[in-house]
Amino acid sequence: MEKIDAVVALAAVAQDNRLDVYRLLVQAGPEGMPAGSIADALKLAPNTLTFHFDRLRQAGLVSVRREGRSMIYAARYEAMNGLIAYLTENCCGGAPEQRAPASACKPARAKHAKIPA
Amino acid sequence: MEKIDAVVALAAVAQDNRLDVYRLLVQAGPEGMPAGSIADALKLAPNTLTFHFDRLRQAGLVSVRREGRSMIYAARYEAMNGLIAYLTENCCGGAPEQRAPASACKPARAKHAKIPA
DNA sequence: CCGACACCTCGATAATCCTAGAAATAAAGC
DNA sequence: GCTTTATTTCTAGGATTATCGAGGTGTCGG
Repeated sequence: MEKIDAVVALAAVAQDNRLDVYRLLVQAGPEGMPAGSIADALKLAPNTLTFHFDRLRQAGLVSVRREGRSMIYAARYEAMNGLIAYLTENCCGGAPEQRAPASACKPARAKHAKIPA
Repeated sequence: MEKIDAVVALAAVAQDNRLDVYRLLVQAGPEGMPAGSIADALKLAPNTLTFHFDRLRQAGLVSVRREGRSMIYAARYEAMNGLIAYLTENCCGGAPEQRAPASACKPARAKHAKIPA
């Protein structure tokens, strides 16, 4: 990962509402969540939410797909893994054998997942 | 770690110059580095650097001590560990057994000393 | 086709951020 | 005490950011 990518990704989650959005998406699992439900859950105006989605998407942290009238946003777990790998890599400097395992983040409750609505 | 602390820490490293400063300090080891050397290495004006130091310090990512005329800044490794723990904790949602080990970051090459095994 | 729904785009605004110049503070040496 | 060195504080500027209101695009059900 390039430094600029790391800065963009860090900036993307370095904001109250976006961190909330991202955490919600992570907990929602790989199938994602429609924009409306997120707006509802976090009490954010749809246009404001769009602004934040764009940032998260530009940082590669989330993906979007259309499903009927809804836009479904989902967390891209590998992006956060990459970011953490970058941080620990630089953090540990010259001691590569002490690096954290590269994939610390995996989709939670993937299969029969049912988050209590 | 509280959400607000995570946001502040993320915002602190989500900026080109500050990420450079932080990485330099991490590689400098626990003994830190005088502000002047950092300004020299990164070609930043001293007052600009002070601005960024304040941000990093406010986020708890670096510490500072006076040594003669110099101010020595040093990375606080446990802060980054805490941040990464927070991110992976939320990242892994309801699967705590999948979390990364809490201490991925340790001081690298402390002078000629060995990393405590 | 038409209205309802879900979401996005545009334009504007207040707040915050980064940088830089000038002056001030703190320590060391003569 | 005065000068030099190292860093901070003050002040101000332009750039970026987050939010909001108004209007637009795409989709579904009839």
